[in-house]
Amino acid sequence: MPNMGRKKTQMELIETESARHVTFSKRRSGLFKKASELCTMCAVEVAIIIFSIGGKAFSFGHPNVHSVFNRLRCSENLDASTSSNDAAGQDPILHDLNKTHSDLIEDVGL
Amino acid sequence: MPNMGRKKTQMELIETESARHVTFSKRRSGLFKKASELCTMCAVEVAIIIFSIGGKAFSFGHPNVHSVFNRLRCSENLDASTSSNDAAGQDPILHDLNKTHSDLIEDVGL
DNA sequence: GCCTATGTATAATG
DNA sequence: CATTATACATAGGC
Repeated sequence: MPNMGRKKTQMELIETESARHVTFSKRRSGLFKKASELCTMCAVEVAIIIFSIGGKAFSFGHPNVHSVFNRLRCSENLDASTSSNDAAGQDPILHDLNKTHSDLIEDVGL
Repeated sequence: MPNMGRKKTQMELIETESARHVTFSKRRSGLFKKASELCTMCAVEVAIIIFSIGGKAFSFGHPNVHSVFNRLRCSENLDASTSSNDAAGQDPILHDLNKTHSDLIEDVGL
């Protein structure tokens, strides 16, 4: 059928909650994949933490999140930063990190 | 003239140092861009830390790296409120989780 | 760094 | 969640 494929997406907040959640899931996987590729190709250490609107925490780390963040605290040599607004405050649960694994495992098909 | 464009890249460590550095720079920007798009479209908080081989730290954060990092530590403390005053780098669950995560990625060959 | 051909990520569908 | 068309990222070359 016609009208499939990707349309140009407006770079702004996705209002519809369901659509936003779908996009979040897809792009989060994509981001983690890109990060893992960067680790493999360039032998670097990477840590990514994402807090969703609902306050759930998703993480990616190579070799692991803590070692990278601890290393940052020691050197404290920040380079870039991007900011804007937003600052909701909910307390995420550690167990939600398991969801990150489940997603990865499913995507990978293991 | 001919032979331009992108060839399919093997997903492995780039041996040539100069080439690896170029790829690192390009992909790092791409990763940060993806992250900022994710923040804009889905209103989430993201923190990324990258340590290059040379030990230099690159970071991306929305609203900033430290707030996201602290939020993670806060959630960990809430989850493991047994004892200890320094949960960072000591939480067995998160550590094990990310170890598994890394192993999974390596097994897959990403 | 900029440019262009080509591979990849992904918005809409099914 | 699988597909597919298409926007986007990016390897190789200047």
